[in-house]
Amino acid sequence: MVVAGAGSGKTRVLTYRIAYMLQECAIPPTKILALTFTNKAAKEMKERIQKLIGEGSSKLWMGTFHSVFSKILRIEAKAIGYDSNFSIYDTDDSESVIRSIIKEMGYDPKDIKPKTIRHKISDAKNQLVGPDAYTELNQHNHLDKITGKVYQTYIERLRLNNAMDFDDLLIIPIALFAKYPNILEKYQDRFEYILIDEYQDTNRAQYVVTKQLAQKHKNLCVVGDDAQSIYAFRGADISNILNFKKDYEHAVQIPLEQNYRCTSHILQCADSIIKHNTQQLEKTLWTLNSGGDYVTLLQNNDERDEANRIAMHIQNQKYRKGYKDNDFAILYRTNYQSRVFEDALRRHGIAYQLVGGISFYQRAEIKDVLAYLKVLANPQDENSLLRIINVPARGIGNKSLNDLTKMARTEGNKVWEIISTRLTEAGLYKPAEKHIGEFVELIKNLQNELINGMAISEVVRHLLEKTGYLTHLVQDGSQQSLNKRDNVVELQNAIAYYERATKKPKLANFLQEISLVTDADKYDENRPMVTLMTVHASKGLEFPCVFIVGLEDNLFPMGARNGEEENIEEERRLLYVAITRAKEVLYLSYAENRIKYGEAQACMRSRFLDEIDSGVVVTEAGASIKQKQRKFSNSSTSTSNSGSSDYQIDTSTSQDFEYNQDWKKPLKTSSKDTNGLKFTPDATLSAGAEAYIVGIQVLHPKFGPGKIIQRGGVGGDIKVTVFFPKYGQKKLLLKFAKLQIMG
DNA sequence: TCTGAGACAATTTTT
DNA sequence: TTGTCTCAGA
Repeated sequence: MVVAGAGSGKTRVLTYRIAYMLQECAIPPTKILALTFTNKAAKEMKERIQKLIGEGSSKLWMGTFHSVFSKILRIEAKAIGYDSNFSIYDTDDSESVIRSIIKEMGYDPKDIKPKTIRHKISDAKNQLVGPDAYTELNQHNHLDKITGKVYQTYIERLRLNNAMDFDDLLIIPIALFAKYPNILEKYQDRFEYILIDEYQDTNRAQYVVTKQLAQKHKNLCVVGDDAQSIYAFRGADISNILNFKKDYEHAVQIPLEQNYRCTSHILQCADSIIKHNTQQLEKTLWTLNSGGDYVTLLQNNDERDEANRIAMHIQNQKYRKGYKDNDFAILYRTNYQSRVFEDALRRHGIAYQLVGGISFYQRAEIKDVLAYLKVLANPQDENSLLRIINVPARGIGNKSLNDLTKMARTEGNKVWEIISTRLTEAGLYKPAEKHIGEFVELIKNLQNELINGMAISEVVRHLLEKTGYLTHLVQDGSQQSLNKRDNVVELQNAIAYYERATKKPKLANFLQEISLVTDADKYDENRPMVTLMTVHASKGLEFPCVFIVGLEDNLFPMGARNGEEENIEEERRLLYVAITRAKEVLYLSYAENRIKYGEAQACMRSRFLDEIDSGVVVTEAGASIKQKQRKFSNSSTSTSNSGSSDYQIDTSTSQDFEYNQDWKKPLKTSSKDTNGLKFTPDATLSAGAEAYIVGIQVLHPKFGPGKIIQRGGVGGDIKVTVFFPKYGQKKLLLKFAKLQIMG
């Protein structure tokens, strides 16, 4: 077990170990299995190994847990009563199956929320708790009792549909291996050497399946960092890494504690936060990198202010340090925060790439086409069948479909079996029956084309033509519908690409591949663009300059109000991950107001900010947060604090003044912009309101001399934030404050 | 079967 | 504020 701190070269350890095994130990590549959590990580590792040893690496089994085990499951499908064409259901698919089960059981999905039930079932699966055990364990709670029943039916239904959900891809192999020792042994011998990346993120199921495979040859190498465990919400069990030495008594533990990535200030900032966690392996990260810039804390009025200010800091850093756009990342806790940043960056003319959010493959139009394809590959897939049987509308209504599913349920049969072999027995409304007949014909024809070896892309073209799906999409002529059409074309491109890149293209394999990718895999570090992504998506990446935004209680940490310490610890690790993405420059930012659910809400700054070693953080005005009350000295204007490891810093640094100079320039922002960085002459004020600009020295009747460090609001509501050496930072309304300009 | 109006969540994080 | 779902009426 390699316990590798952030930035200590974790991936490098794995890749070099594999290269060493292949080249120095002459271990055949087919004997090695390397497991990661994301496709991104797998891809990166593959590329790195290829660089080290060339083509010999192509026979390695390397991929995510989910993709590797779904490959095994396709090979061994027969043994567990599945067809090798099984469908993979994503969370939406699972939820819709669960919804229909809830309805069938006579409950209202408004009371019994499919989402909640899905969560509970998924948790249970990841803990390897089956429906019987679940029911036994949860006798008392009404909702849990229902969950137990739904759980049972859900499993049966998926099996009937010849489908697996994400969790099944991990737990069905466990059952398979337990039931068939010969199959287990085959894979134990095949994968004599197992390596696992990000071991701290394994859940119970992954832990067990690893143990099964490693049991015989006992050659297992895991790499992880307990401080970076951020997937507990998905069942990741941090004790897997904490207890590794107990589980594998001969294991050697190797700590990697030197960080090669971050400056010491950034590392110190990260360390001062993670220190507050109680559950962790003892280790101290250190670095030879010198102090570097101080971490800057940005305080903002609201989220628009935050976005604008960060856009300006990006431009400023580009100017000062010669950074390029792809040297920056803006990291946030939730995807919905991306929107304001997109707006701001666009207005400032900064190119950006958005990673994550609603995945391409989750869009309704894509899921429709994919549902058609799933039905072609696996007509038993009832969820997909019902999704598209009347899309575009072809005169098959709910009544007919309800009758059909009811009939299928009572017979324990499949809808497809009924409509494809003995449709008339259902006794449906005649026009509907006719339309269903035509639909079955359509599907069968397309299936035949596939069987006869027609290219998938060609079949898809026929499918779209014959169903008229594209014309149906663009019917209303709106921009949205045109986008949708483009998305479908994009999907066709993806299929064509798959066909070109694969020796023996197979529809089921294509479907598997895409159901296990996410948009996060699309991130390209070489595109000259600022990166916008969630903190989760940023794991494993690094950027010279990082902005961590929305550091407010109830946002980051999220769920702070419950005060559940365990959750808070995970949030803290999450922030730790975010901070350690930064190589040279780090900004932490929060807003005092934020629009949530379309309503402005006052926010408290994140409790984590108070945990940071105040010696490494400065406010935007350049003041150490430790010395807010300290005497404000504006005499020093020359030195930069780069390279200094001294905590006692000048309160007015060149860093700060340069920003402010920048702000004096009028901005090319839209008139909707109310953050006040644009100067509006105002009649109700004494002449010269526009003279009160950021960076200027002023005199207040009570607080004495100070410096304007921020300006906001318009018209009669112009507010300025002034830093007074004796009283600290004050927010003042310009029209009341009686500020005199000094000098 | 289709449409539009109104109701009503939703914002964690991902394979 | 946004998107999704449901229901009534055409």
